Amino acid sequence: MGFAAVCPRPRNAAATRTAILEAASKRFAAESYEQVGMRDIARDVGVDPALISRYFGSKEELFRAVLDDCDGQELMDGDRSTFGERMADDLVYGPAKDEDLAWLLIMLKSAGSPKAAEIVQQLSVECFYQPFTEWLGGKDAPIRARVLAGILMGIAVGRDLSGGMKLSPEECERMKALLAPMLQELVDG
Amino acid sequence: MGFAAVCPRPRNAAATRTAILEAASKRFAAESYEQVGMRDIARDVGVDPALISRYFGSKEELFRAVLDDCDGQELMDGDRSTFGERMADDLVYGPAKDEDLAWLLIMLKSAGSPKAAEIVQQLSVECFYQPFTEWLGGKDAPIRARVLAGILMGIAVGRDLSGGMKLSPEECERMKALLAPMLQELVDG
DNA sequence: CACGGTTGTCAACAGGTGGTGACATCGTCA
DNA sequence: TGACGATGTCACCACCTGTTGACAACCGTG
Repeated sequence: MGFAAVCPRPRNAAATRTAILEAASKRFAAESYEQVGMRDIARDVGVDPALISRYFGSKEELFRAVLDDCDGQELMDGDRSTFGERMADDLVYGPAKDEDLAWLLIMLKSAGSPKAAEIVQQLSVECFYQPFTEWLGGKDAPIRARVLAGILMGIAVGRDLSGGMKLSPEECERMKALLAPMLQELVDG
Repeated sequence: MGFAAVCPRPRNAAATRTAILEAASKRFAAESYEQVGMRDIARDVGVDPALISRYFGSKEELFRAVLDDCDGQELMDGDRSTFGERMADDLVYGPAKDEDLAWLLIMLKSAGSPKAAEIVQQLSVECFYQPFTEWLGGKDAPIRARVLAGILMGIAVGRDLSGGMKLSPEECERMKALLAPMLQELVDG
């Protein structure tokens, strides 16, 4: 981002590749698949759009690479018994803390794009749902995983959309208090 | 939808207008704002794309008109005490029953589109959240409304996306059994 | 019938998209 | 140094999008 203006980017293919992946990940987590343009990502990295096509072949393959790259591991890091608390905090006080939710946000924002949705369908199970389900364990784990993922996505999107209905700090705490036990109960089974 | 091939559509401005609104509503509920093209809607109605621009001025204004047209009333129809059951059923066995969720789905699918999101932010409060909050009533109604709307959206999008993880009929019932009391509890407060 | 307004169609445009091949520039190794 | 592969840039293409103005068909009214 303006980096290219300072110095012409060291000729390092691997670094550039991961920089592209990182920028793309952020973009795809914030906007829908079609909304994100190659030119946007290229500008973020400080590189020519053509380079992205060269490295990844096409926008679809770039998207696939992004999804391949980030598993949902962040969700499962940390203490199980505080999952509800942590996630409720992320959801209420995001989007500053949205790195944890990258996978979910990307899935979410790309729901309305046939191409992207198909790719997500292909990858989400083995890269996200399956590990998450195993991590959950216990009775009806697959169902609880789906419900949990759904709730996290839904509250996140609700936060984006209801900008006209800002919550006071006190209400934020109330919302956290409402969400945390709900999520925790789903983890505990 | 092939209708134009059969007969050249009666010259009735009002009917055509509402037909366009209806088709647009369905499209916007199924795909994201950018993904839906004027030409798609026009084809659905059996009309020339130019006519839509003529009637509504622009795609943005069409979107606004769609949102103006459909309030979230369907959610609030029916017995309060069976809300959880009803919605859980809609969510698990959709998208056949998604008419009830039109507002939510449109909000959801357009989350990744700056233009559409702005419009949603403008309209969602007075057209959706406010009436829904009043209908809910009780303690922390605004928060419960947001959480409820979020969950409904999230589970709906989860269903779209996890196509690779189909649930058995029995699992569907389990999911319903998991969701229904959760939603009902949020309604009851 | 002829006129005028309404309803709809057609062709076209400007802008933006992802993708491609030719070219420039750097680092490295003989 | 000179040459070669790797890395990145540029101009450009075909395609698609929303939108517009000129045109055609229809209907009710005089």
